[in-house]
Amino acid sequence: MAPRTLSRSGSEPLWRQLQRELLTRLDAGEFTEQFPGELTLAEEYGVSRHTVRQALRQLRADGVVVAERGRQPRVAPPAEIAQPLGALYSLFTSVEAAGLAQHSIVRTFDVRADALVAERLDLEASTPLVYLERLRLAGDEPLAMDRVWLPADVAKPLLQADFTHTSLYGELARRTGIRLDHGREEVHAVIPTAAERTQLACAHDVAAFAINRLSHSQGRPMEWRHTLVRGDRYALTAEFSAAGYRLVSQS
Amino acid sequence: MAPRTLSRSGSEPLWRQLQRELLTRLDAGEFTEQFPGELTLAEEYGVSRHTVRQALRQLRADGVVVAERGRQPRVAPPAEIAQPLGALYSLFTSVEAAGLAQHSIVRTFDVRADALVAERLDLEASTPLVYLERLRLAGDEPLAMDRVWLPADVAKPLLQADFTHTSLYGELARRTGIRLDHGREEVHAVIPTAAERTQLACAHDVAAFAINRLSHSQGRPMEWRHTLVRGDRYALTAEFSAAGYRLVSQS
DNA sequence: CCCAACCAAATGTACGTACATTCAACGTAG
DNA sequence: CTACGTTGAATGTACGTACATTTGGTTGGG
Repeated sequence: MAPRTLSRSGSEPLWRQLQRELLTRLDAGEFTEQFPGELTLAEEYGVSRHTVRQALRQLRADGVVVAERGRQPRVAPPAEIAQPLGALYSLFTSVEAAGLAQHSIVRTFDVRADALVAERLDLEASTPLVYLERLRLAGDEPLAMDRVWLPADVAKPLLQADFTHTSLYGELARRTGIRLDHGREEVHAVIPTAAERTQLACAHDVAAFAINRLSHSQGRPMEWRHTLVRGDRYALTAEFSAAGYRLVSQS
Repeated sequence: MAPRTLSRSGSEPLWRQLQRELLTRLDAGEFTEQFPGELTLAEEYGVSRHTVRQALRQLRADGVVVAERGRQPRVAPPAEIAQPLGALYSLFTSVEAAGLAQHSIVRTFDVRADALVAERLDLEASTPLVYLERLRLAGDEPLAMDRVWLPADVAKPLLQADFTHTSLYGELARRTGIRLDHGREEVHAVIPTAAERTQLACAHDVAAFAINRLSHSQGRPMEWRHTLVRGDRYALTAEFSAAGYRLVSQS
């Protein structure tokens, strides 16, 4: 193991230099499978274990690396199954929390081009897109109409899947390895059109949430989603404190 | 300074015991004005400075206490002007970001009792409540109808304030010292009633957000709020990533 | 062949020391 | 009375040591 050097004369603390070093090497994919232990790092960089621990402290707190007594330290596991965050996730988990079974009716599932959506995904207008339109049911009652577009070049393996019961993000991760890691969504309050009311089987005096979501995977726009959720029995619930704002699944 | 003792035989680490101790004493309001230094604490509890630093690490990261080189350590300053988090805050800041001036028309401002609200605030049904009803304008156009109830015993000083231009949370902090530190809100999509449409001066085909919020101050329910926001031009916007979910103010 | 005991490895806890760095307050010189 | 330098206090950085605790593999006995 070639000893590596840190600048001892500079003003930057040793532990911070080491922290940057480790993050750089992590980004380079250097520690797959196994992450070196504290003593190993201390020897490799010629610093004390105390300094190594200081450098690792934040990485461990952030979950970048995992360390436990007696265990081989590892770099953060496959980084959770791309836990879908956001209003949609909150809504659907709240339905599950209420004890209602969920399933979907796949109304359309094909490859097509859509100039408007392509633009939002930062693609050429004629780029083929996998398009999935589902009516989502909670219990036996329609809950939402969900439309998703993904670039066909990477999402084509999805066409084999049956989305009656499985989740899009789960299949996406399993069949293509893609995990959506960042996104932005807008939540609007709207009055459904007559056609939408029919699809959702709701009364004429019911409003709805219209949610637009653009998700990225490693910087590339990967999913455009439009969801219309019945507003009569489902609400967004959130808790906030000094620690921040968090959507919660209510019962 | 009477030396205090920590259990050295128990399984709980010393630094964690010390951390709990300090939090307890903080809650008891013991360290207003000045927080003891690391060496002081080390001597007082008979532990090493290293252990004290470990105990203080999280408190400092959380901003509970502030420490800087050379400075007298202090307990967290007045803790920002109770930054109002949540959907409402997001909506109103997005309006400001759009360059529109905001002001309110105070429609009702008195002390009254309300059994339903009192129950939500965990009070007796006949408890007097300060009630403030405002029509909030962005530019010169109605944006939202805002109703707030607070326990009169603590909120009475608010009655002197003019809420045409000032914010409730700012006045609450200034006049009573109360800062709302925790809360929960529900966001519903609804169709406004005819009366509400008139108040908000919006068309008949416009939906709205109905937001209920219950806020606490130091564990005590302190504010019940009901806000109806026009849904035709205002939306919730959020970003999400591995780091979490955050409402943003769009332009 | 299986299971238990042991051992090596790794992190967690806790002590000690030394020096650097920063800030505020005090005192002195001008 | 002001400006500057000194000094004390506090945290930051970095080193060292020792032992406890947990885990997983290895080894040896039944």
